[in-house]
Amino acid sequence: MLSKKAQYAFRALTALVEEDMPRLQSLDGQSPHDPAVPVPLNLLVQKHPMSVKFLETIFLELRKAGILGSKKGKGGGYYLMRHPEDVPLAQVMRVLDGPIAQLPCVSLNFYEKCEGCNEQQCGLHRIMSDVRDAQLGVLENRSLWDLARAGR
Amino acid sequence: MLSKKAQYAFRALTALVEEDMPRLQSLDGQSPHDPAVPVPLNLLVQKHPMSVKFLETIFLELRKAGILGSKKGKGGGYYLMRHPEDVPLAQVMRVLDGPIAQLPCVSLNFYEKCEGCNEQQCGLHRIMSDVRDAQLGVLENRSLWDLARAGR
DNA sequence: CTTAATCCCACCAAATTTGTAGGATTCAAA
DNA sequence: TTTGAATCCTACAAATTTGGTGGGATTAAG
Repeated sequence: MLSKKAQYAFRALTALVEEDMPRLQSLDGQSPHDPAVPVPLNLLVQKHPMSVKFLETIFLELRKAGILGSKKGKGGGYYLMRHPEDVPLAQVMRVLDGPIAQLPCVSLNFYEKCEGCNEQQCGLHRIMSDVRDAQLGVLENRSLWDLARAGR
Repeated sequence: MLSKKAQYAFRALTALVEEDMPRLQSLDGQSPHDPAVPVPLNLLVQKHPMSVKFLETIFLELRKAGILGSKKGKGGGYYLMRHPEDVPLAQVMRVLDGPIAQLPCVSLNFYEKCEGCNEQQCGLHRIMSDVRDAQLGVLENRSLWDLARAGR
C-alpha cells in the first residue's frame, strides 16, 4: 500500500501542478519561458487539508531528490524542477516509499540479494519479477501531468 | 512489499507442494484419488529454515481461510485443500497481507471509500486502479503449482 | 500411556509510520 | 533596518504494524 506520505505528496503535487497550469499550457517546448512560480505550502494545504508541518518534511525529501525546487523567504515556496509530464509517478514513490517491487531481490533500484534462494530457479523470484514489470508498466508511464489532468 | 509472513508462507507452501508431487502428477482429474497426505511443519522447516512457531501461526491463518486442511495428533500435519493449480498467489497474499491494491479505495476485496476524493474524477484513483489490474493480471494467474514447478 | 502433532491465545520487542516541536535561516518589502 | 513570511533542519514522540515467543490445551496413533 501507498504510505500516507506518498498519498499526501500526490495530492499536494496535483494542487501544485494545477496552480501552475496557465503557464504550463503556454509552453511550446521551444522558446524560453517564464520560470515556475514558487507556491507556498499553506496555499497547497488549503486545497487538501493536511498537516503543513508533515507536508514540509515530505516536500523537503522531494527537493533533495531533485524533483522539487524551492525558494526561501517571503514570496517563496516550492516548484517543480521539470515539466510535470516528465515526472513519472514511479519516481515520486521511490523517493518517499522506497522500492516498488514486492521483494528486494526483484527491485531494480533497491536490489538486495536474498540469501538462501537461487534466483535462477526460484519460482517466487520469477513471478514477482513479472509483477514488478506489470506495475512499472503503469507507474513509469503515468506522470504528474496525467495525475492533475484527470479531473477535467 | 511482501511481508515476511507471506514470504515464509510461499517457501513453505512450495515445499508442501513438492512433498506431494508424486501423487499430484498421477491425477487425471477424472477418477477418484488418494487424499492428500498431511505434512508436519517440522518437515517443511527442514527444507527452508524458519521458526516453526511462526510458521504455525501462518498456516493456521491459511487453514482458517480454507486454503489448507490439517490433521491433528501423531501422523498429522497440513495439506492443501485444492489442487495447487487452483490456488492463485493472489489468494494467499490477501489472507496474510490483506489488500493487494495500493489504496483502499481501489481494492476489490478490501474496499474502503476514501473521504475527500471524488473517485470519478480523482487522478490517483484512476491510475492506481490501472496498477491494481496490472498486478492482478499476474497474481490471479499464477498458482502454487507454477511456484513449485519453476525450479525444475 | 507416551509421543507427536495441531490449536489457541496472550503477550512482547523491534521496527516503521505518522507525525510534532522548536528553532535557524533566508528573503522581500515596508 | 525591522518585520513577517516562508523554507530548512534535526530531534523526538506517539501510534501502529511487524515479527515473532511462550505456555499450555487438544487430538490422535501406536
